[in-house]
Amino acid sequence: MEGKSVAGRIHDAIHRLTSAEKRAARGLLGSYPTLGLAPVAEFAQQAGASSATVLRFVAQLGYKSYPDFQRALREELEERSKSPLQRSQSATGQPAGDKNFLDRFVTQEIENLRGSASLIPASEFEEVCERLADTRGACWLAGGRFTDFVAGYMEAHLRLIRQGVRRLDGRVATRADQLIDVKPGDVAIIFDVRRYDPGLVDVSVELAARRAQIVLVTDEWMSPVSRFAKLVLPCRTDMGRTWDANGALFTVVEAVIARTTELSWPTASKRMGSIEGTSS
Amino acid sequence: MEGKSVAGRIHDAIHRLTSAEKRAARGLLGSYPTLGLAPVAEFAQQAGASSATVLRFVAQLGYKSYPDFQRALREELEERSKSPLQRSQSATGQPAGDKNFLDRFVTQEIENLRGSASLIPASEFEEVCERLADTRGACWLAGGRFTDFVAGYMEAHLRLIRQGVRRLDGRVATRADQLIDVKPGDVAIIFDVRRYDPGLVDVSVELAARRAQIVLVTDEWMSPVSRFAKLVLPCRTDMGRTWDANGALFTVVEAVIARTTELSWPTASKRMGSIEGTSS
DNA sequence: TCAATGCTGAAATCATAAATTCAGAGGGGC
DNA sequence: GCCCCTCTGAATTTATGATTTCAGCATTGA
Repeated sequence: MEGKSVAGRIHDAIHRLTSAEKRAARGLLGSYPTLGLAPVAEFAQQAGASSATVLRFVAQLGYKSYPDFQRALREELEERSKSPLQRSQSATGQPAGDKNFLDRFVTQEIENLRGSASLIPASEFEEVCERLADTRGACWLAGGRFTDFVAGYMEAHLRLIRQGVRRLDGRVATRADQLIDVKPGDVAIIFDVRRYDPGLVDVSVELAARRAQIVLVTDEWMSPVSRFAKLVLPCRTDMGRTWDANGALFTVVEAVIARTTELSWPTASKRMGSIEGTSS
Repeated sequence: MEGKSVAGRIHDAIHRLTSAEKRAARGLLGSYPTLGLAPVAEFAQQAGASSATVLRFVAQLGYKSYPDFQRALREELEERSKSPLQRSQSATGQPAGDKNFLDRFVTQEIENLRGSASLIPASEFEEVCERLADTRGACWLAGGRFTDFVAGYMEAHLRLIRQGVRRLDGRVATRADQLIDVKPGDVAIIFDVRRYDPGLVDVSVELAARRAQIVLVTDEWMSPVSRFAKLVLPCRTDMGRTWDANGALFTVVEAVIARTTELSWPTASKRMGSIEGTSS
């Protein structure tokens, strides 16, 4: 009873409802779930009933109050907009043991990429790249347990196109030493996805104290580091129940690298020329 | 101005928002449109800002009041569910006319992902995962200049689900020492994209001599390592003239990790439990 | 037709959410 | 490094929306 969808509850309860209450039910089903998100008065008017009736209707469905009912609708809506992979898996009941695994994974990842692109405002993306192409300050990178490799990948590329790139390694002990060199106006790129690394918050506090500008690359649930960040690039990582995937982070990083290279081509091309032929 | 979608207005306005207002904007984009349908206080809390800031943010978007803003969201939602073309997120927001850099990049990357999925036979993918789920032999990883970070990312995940994972670091000097431990039946995952790393061919020769089974992750032009490989996962990396992108490699690696984890769940879950701390 | 029952909505009340204010913090410029 | 100006969120006020009440109306059964 508790965990049922609102529409489900309506169907269960509809015979118990009085005729005016049924009007409310029909109204809601007719433009579901929007009408339920409106104020009671509007719901009532649209459904052709009084506010009091709508309230009684909502009570019949088992909700403690109208706001409580609205919360249920919102949660449902939120749930619905989540990953198709999750739903298809649980819907078919397949333990996903078949040969389509890669296809399904890739399909979901494509959704995440699209989602990320629309989550990131163009101006934000551009600002990040411009900031990176400006080589007056140094550029620091740090990541969490897994994202540290993405940070490393970015570092390796950034080193080709600009000077002053340094990575903060994961060992807490040495971080203090490294942070000593941070100057106001430096830029710091932090990678943090859930479960968020508390150490990165500490680092960010310190970076903020030293007036570095923090660029945060994170997931849709937003690392707490965002409080300190000047710029944020949120990426979709949700892959359904079990997994999060960082593919979108990686691609956004590649896009930043590509764009930054474009922006700093005069400088970068010389640099790359001189590094060329040097082995790693 | 009047008839614009809320998401569109956010993108238009984001550059003139103050930083706390941006947090509100990001919060809303992150769970769109649900968060905006919640009361101000909840919106504020979820987005990590104060109610006052959320109200100012809404005013910046050009709405007369918070209820006015919510009405707009509801109408949008209603509109979307009525329209026969159910097209998802990409429909929200921009007129899709002139595409910005990130959009173009992501679009291209999506092509690469699709291409990779069709380039890799399902049976090949499945065999790789089964081979990795079989923990009788050790598992070695090595990558090139940039792909080494992808190897590192994979190593970090594989360590969670199985024993005997080791990475060959890039220094030629120490490689011989590390390779001494390779036993027949071990599996080695090599990452190599163009410009191919000659060192990796050397490593592969040695690995082959020691009867290790080589899994090669490469690009569509095929690393020379493929001569020694038992299994190959080719990925599309082409981004047009200047760039290659390794996003597809990364995603294929994540798919392999996910599938391998599924296959070895009985073992892996215990391991992950004892290591504590699982997500990316 | 006349009770009896209980449904309904207008109006009154109450609660909660929105809007405003303002003191203090933080950031940017000189 | 200091000052000024803008931004921020806690506290307060205002407004709006949720809830309750109750008189009247409809329906049902005798």
